[in-house]
Amino acid sequence: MIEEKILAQCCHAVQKLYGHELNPASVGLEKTKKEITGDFTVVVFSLLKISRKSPETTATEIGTFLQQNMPEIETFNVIKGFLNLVLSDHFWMKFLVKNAVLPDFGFCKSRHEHPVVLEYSSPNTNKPLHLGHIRNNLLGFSLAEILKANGHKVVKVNLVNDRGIHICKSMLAYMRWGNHETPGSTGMKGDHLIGKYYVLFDKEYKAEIHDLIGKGLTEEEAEKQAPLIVEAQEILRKWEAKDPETITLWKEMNGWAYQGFDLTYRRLGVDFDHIYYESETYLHGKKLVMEGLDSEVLVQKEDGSIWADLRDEGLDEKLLLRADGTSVYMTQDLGTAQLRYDEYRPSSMIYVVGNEQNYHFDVLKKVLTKLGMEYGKHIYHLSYGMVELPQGRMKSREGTVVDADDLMDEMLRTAEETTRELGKADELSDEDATRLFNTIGLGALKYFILKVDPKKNMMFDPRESIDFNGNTGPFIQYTYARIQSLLAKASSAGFLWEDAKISLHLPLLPLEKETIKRLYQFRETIVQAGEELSPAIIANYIFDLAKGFNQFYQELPVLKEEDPEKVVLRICISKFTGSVIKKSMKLLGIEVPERM
RNA sequence: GGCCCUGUAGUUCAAUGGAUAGAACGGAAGUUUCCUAAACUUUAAAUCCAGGUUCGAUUCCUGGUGGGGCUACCA
Repeated sequence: MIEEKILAQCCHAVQKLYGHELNPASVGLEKTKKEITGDFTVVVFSLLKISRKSPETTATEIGTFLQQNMPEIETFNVIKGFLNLVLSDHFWMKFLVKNAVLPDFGFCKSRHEHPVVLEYSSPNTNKPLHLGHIRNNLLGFSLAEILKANGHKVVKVNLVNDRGIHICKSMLAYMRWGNHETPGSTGMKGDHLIGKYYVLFDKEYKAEIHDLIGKGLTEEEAEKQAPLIVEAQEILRKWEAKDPETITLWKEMNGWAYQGFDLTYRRLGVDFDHIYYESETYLHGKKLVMEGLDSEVLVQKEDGSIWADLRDEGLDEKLLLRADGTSVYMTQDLGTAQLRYDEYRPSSMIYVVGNEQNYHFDVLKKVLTKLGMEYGKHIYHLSYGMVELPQGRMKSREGTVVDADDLMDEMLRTAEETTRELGKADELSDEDATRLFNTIGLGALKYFILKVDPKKNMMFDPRESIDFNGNTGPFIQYTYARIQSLLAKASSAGFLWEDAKISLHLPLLPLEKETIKRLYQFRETIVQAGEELSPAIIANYIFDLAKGFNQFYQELPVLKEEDPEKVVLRICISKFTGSVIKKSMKLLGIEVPERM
């Protein structure tokens, strides 16, 4: 990379000019701002103590040295303490010609022995997926792609929360009021059917609480004593005791949920290498807890419940096993962490989980470490922000949840409407048209969600999300489709750029050079996105690339250019841009259409 | 109450401690005998407040203030 070379030469310059050994990391090197002439900028303020000269003189001296010692540097200019370096067109041409044809340009060869275990999605089986899960799934899938592009092996895992009190609530409501209906008998998607009973449980439970409070109980007492919740807890105990009837119903209802989830996952385009079921893993956690108790790392209270005391580490006491011996969330997360460690010996484990669980993961890491598990230190919680609606936070009980399936339907419908309005579907077969609507609708949704920094809460305004202009997925898809159309025309006009010889000494116009520079940045963008675990960095990059290309395309003729060498050059830039757009969109899990 | 996150144009988002704080949408005004106008061009518009560290702070630190989350024998 040229950046490293510049840094090294800067150190060299400082050594030669001022007799001081400099660490390359301490040199400020950045991309030159748009309005200023130059490709890279060295900020010399921090070197003034060493040079004991003015910023201008220091920058000029270093610039002169670099120009003399690096053939890639054509010229430079100095503004205050900013040394702006201009690389030669020859350098950019060499980059272009060498990399445009590399199929895996920007990607890193596999270079890590141990995989990264990446958990995402992790639904509960008591209700269908909603907008929050969509953010989770898109982030998880995209991160896996980004990590792979950085040379990691990735094991995508899903931990299905298929047991616990929440499932028992749906089961109880179904037993009471279900009349043996099934997805088949109602035509409802399985996960939605189960969700219906979860909502029903909550409604009836609320009513019971209300009654009890009317009879003089406090709210807290009422919440604990309401017959429905007591019965749901009884079902949980029966389940843990493997009561056959309970297990049968549980299996049936979970089966419905899985069928529903599979459809949603497939539509969303996400997948997993390994699915863990909490029902199969929670006992491992129990075992770990018992071992921790034996070694006196954990404590047992009089009622028999088992706790981790983390007060020395600034946290609280945390329950790990209830008095009745049943497991809690933390118990099973301890168990699955251990399972994953045993199975994959990962270099790290990443959990894509909402930021409301920050505390949970603090505790998880600390408890594992307390139990003597070194890998606890290599657990990384990718804590993403909430998705809010214009009306405020989504609340399942208040019916303000945006359902994942409904949302995708809506996006597809809008994609179809808009595409037909523009007359773009006229020449397509039904099959191609449907595929296109799907590509555009999902592209819009995915891009809208992934372009936001994962850590931040985001606002989801349905009206804005279905916009196809500006910084959107379809804008980028459109840019790609135009490039493909251009290339098709080029090849039918007989321009086979692969065979053509471009002179490496061709002078570049600003728009040509800017586009090549953006392509050059693809590699470092992937690295940065991998380090920060942020698909948003990729998204911002593609937008910048596409936007810049549209300008290039608007201002400069490609096929109609008179100079045949320039035609080949511009086709080459176009083809390269198309391939980088496609690859970056792939990193986000977004498809691009060949025409639209 | 305690702990954590957060506050940038009207709105949604950007900006490894660096130059005149960038985009998009929305607003205003333009560009089709020309490779796809789902495009392009021009234009108005913002760093919550007060201190501190620094040659330099949207960025780091402290206090205040607004918003969100966690603080369950739910997950």
